This record gives sequence, structure tokens and C-alpha cells, in this order.
Amino acid sequence: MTVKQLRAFLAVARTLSFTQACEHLHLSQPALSLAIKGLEESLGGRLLIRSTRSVRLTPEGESLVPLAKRLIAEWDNTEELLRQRFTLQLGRLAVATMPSFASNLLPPALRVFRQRHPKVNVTVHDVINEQVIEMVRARQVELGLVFEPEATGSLSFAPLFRDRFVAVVPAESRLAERPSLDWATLMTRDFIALQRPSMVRRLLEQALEGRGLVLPATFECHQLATVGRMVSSGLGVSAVPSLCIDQMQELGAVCVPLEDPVVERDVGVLTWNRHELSVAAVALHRVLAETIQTPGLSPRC
Amino acid sequence: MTVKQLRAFLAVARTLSFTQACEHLHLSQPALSLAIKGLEESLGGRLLIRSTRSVRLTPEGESLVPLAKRLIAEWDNTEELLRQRFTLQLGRLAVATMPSFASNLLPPALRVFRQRHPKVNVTVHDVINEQVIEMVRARQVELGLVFEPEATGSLSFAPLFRDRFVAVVPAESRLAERPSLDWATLMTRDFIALQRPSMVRRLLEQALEGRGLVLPATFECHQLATVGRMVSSGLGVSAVPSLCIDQMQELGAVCVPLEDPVVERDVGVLTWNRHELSVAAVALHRVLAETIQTPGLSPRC
DNA sequence: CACACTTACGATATTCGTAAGGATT
DNA sequence: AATCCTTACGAATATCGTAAGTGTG
Repeated sequence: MTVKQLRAFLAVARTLSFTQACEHLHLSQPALSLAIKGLEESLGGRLLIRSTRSVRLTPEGESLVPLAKRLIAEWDNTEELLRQRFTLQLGRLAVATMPSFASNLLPPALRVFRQRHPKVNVTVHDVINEQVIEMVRARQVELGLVFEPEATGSLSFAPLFRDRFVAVVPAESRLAERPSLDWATLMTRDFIALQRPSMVRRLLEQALEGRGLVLPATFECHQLATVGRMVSSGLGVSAVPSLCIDQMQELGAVCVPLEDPVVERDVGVLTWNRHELSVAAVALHRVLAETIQTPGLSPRC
Repeated sequence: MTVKQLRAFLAVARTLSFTQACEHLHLSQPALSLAIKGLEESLGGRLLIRSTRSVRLTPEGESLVPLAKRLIAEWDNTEELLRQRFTLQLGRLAVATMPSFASNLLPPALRVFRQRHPKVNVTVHDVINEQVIEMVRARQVELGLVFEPEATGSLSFAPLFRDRFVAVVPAESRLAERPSLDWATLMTRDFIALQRPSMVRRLLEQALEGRGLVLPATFECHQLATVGRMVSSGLGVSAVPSLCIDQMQELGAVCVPLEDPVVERDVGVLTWNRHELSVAAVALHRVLAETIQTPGLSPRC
């Protein structure tokens, strides 16, 4: 029994005429005859009574009609679903992202993606960096947006841009006018740090440790937005990845290049394996690579 | 997309190996490769990641697995169902029969049928002769067991045997010793008739009308079993189709050939159209033709 | 006799298996 | 080097369409 045969049978059952069914099927009468004959032989009995002048269904044929209808309908649905999924006319995609990326670079990228593929559903998990890695590893998401991990293991990391930490100071501070700052200078002020566990916090600690410096966390909080507000309120200074520059400036803080040491790290896309991504995931990855450019310092007002 | 391709895909998805899948499918590796390739092309994307050393599913492939499983399972079920129906390993059959046939000739025929085709479900509607014809015409049943109707219309009637009415008299009656009876003699006694509407009653009335005789219904009842009991109790005499002989004798009445006029009529199978019967219906028709012989008078004890 | 399905047959397409090729462990 | 999938190619099979055949209304 083949799909073609079932379709042929249904067409004949509907029209009760081989000739008419032929047109629907784009097939010649003899070919249709053979198809029906083949179906009947494969099932072991007659489905249609063909007296040269009329076509009718046998009871067995009659019982096959609803079954065949169902079968063909589900067949077509499945075929169409997969086809849509491949052409991104339909689909679901789950990504995980660290908070700093989620609130800065991701939204515009998603906007572009949405414009290109309006039917694809996207779920964004904004969790801390380590959890992103876990979610990719557990295959809960196809893509993860993270700082490059130390050990990728079975995962693969594709960098999007190199992120460099910048100082965040109150607009009223004298530091805000400097063209650049070094860590020693920055740390003469009260420092507002993210609480552990946080990748940003860890990157800072690791970088300073190499230079014999200690992070003096006068204030600690969870959210970058809070850091920005605290700085702009004059409570102290901080240092954040450059991908947060826009957010910090919107919150009223000023970002200044930070050196000695320069703390930098790749930000990119983490996947289980690049080769077995869904079409939707590949498309989003492409959009990310296209839309994201290294965040830099815009001229201060 | 074809059934073969889906089966091939499922086999590879299960084993995650083309080589192993080949054995299950009885196919060579290259043929399998081409089948998968064809499926992927027809759907417009890759379902499997083949690195020379390992085979894995793409997310789209993964999403296809449960759909394909369902599809193939239903496909096989449908195919098997029809095949069983054709080989009478399964099936349903509805027949209608007039009461006299139901309680006399049908049971042994059904026994044989059941023995040959134990999996076929048979529904027997035992209703009056006219209703049998209606049920066949309405296609509620495939076969009807009736006296030959006056007008078959679009139905076709195939006779099984020619039935001749016999007299039914009490065992103690002097009439019981006669080798045969005529109607005039029989009607000197009280007559026990079936109530209208009844084919048996109608046949009698029609036959006697032609001879200027009138049916003197002293007693009337619905069931043939009651007629038998009433006769054997000495309440009177009756006349029944020969297919009821055994039943009457079991009830203690005596059957005697009846003449002048001889009332006879074909009993047979009524169908909508012989050519579009189910395999099961044809089989039962065949069993009926084989097992049923014209009921006659066995030697009295 | 005209219409509708079936059979016959040659052409085309598809599918299959064998053999060679390529890549990874 | 061994294993596993892919590509190449010739052969077998299946399917299709044209043309002739057959039976019914």
C-alpha cells in the first residue's frame, strides 16, 4: 500500500468515476486503474465494484474511506509541518542569555529576527551566566549567550565580539571627565559590585587578582540596573562589561575606558553542537552575528 | 515523502546507524542513504547529521520521530485491518431474518459459519418478513432471509429452497394418522392462525382466496412456538411452512403433508446487490446455500 | 454506438545493489 | 587500518501514457 494508491482510491471514492478522478490526480485512466488494482491486490480484496457503466464501493471499500481520509490528512499535515519548520514559516526556539546581554544587545537582534521570521516562537531564558551554560548542556535551549567559558567541554562557543570592561562613574564626579581611568584610581572611590554568583563579578576578581588588587565591595547588589542607579546617585563607582554601556548611560551614569589592567573577554553564542542546530537556531545565530557590533563609548554629552 | 522513506528514517532514528538500520529494512546501505536523502529533499531540510563516525538527529528530525511513529503505526493498523477483513480474520456482518427462519434453519448455518470464521461478528435481526425487506433496502443489513417477495425492485433474491406448507395437528387427532390432508378437511377443525401482519398468514390467505376458501381464525397469536404449543395441547390445527416442521414436532405437534391447494413459496437470501457484498456476507451466503436443504417430513414416531 | 473501464505495450523514471571513494577514530 | 556513510553506475523494477479491447446502457 502506498500513499499514491490511497490518494487514488479516495479520489475515485469521492467522484465514483475513474475518469473524473484522473483529472484531480493528474493521471491517465489506465494508470489510475493500475493503482487501484495494485491497492486491492496489496490488501487482498476488492474495494470498488466496476461495472463498465458505474463505479461503487464494496463494504470493505466503504470502511476504508474514513480510515484513508484520516491517514492522508495526517500525512499531509505532518509533511506540511516539517516543511514549514524548515522554511521558518513555523517553529519554536529556546535561547538562554546572561542578564547583561538580555537587557542590552538581545532585544534589537530579536527585533530583526522577528521581522524576518514572524511565525517563529522564541523563548528567552534570562539567567546567570553559569545557568546559561547548564541549559545549553542539558539541551533545554539551543543557543546560549555568554562570556566565553573556561572549558567548553562538549559545547562549542562562537564569539560575537570582544567585550572590554569600562568604569562607571557618577556624572558629577571628576573622574567622569577623564579620557580614561586605571583601576588604582577607580578604587580610591567606594565600589559598587554585583553579588556572587555573577560572571561579571568573577571576571573582575580574576583580573584584579593577577595584579595583586582586591575588589573592595562597599556595596553589593544583584542587578546591573541597580548598579547603574547607585552610581548615578553618587553612591560610588563600578566597572561593567562594555555591552552594558548604553544601559548605564541611560541610567544617568558615565562610562569611561578602563585600563591597567584591561579586562576583556569574548562574548558569544554557546551551542551543544553547531551542526545539529534547528534551522530557526541557525537563523537567530546569523542575525546575532549580523546585528551585533562591539559596543563602544559614544561621545559623552 | 513516501512510506518507505518514513520507515527508513525511523529505523535510522532508532538505531542511530545506517548499517544497522539496513538489516531491519532489508536494504543496502546506499539505497538507505538515498532514501533518507530523498526524504530530506522532499521536506526541504536535514533530518540527520551524518559525520562519518556517528549519526544524530537534528532538532527537526527529533520532532519528526514521534509524528512518523504515529503515522506509520496508523498506516500499518489500517492496512492490517483491511487485510483481516478480507480474509475474514475480522469483520462484522448484519443479517435480518424472518422469525421462522431464525428459529429453525439459521442456527445450524451460523454454527458452521462461526466454525469457519470465528472472528467475524454476526448481528441477527429477527423481525417480520416485511421488515427484513425494509432493512435490506435501507442497507441496515447486507443479507435478508425471507420468502420471495412479490416485487424485488432494486433488490435481488437468491432462492435457497422451495418451501411447502404442511398441516399441523395434535398427536391424538385422527388427522395425525393420515398420509396427507387437504385444506377442506383441515378446516373442519378449529384453526390457529398467526396474527397479521405476518407473511405466513398472508401466504395462507392469498392461497385460499384463490380457491374461494376463507381462513377461519378461531385462535390467533404472534409466535410460531405458541401455535405449536396450542396445537399440541389439542386446541386446534394449523398450517405452517415446512421450514417449521422440526420446531412443531419438538413442541409435540404432528405435521402432515397438505394439498388442495398446495401452498408453496421460495425461501432465500435477499440482498441489495449481489456484487457489492462484503466478503463476510458472501461467505455466509455460501454457508447457507451449502448447509440448507429443503426441510421435509421425517417419519413419525 | 458511445462511453467508461481494462488490457497491452513501449518509453520513461525510479529504485536497487555492487563497486569505488572519502572521512573519522 | 578499520569502519561507516556517500557517490557512481549499470541493472532490475515500477510506473506512466498511448493505443487497442471489452462490456454495458
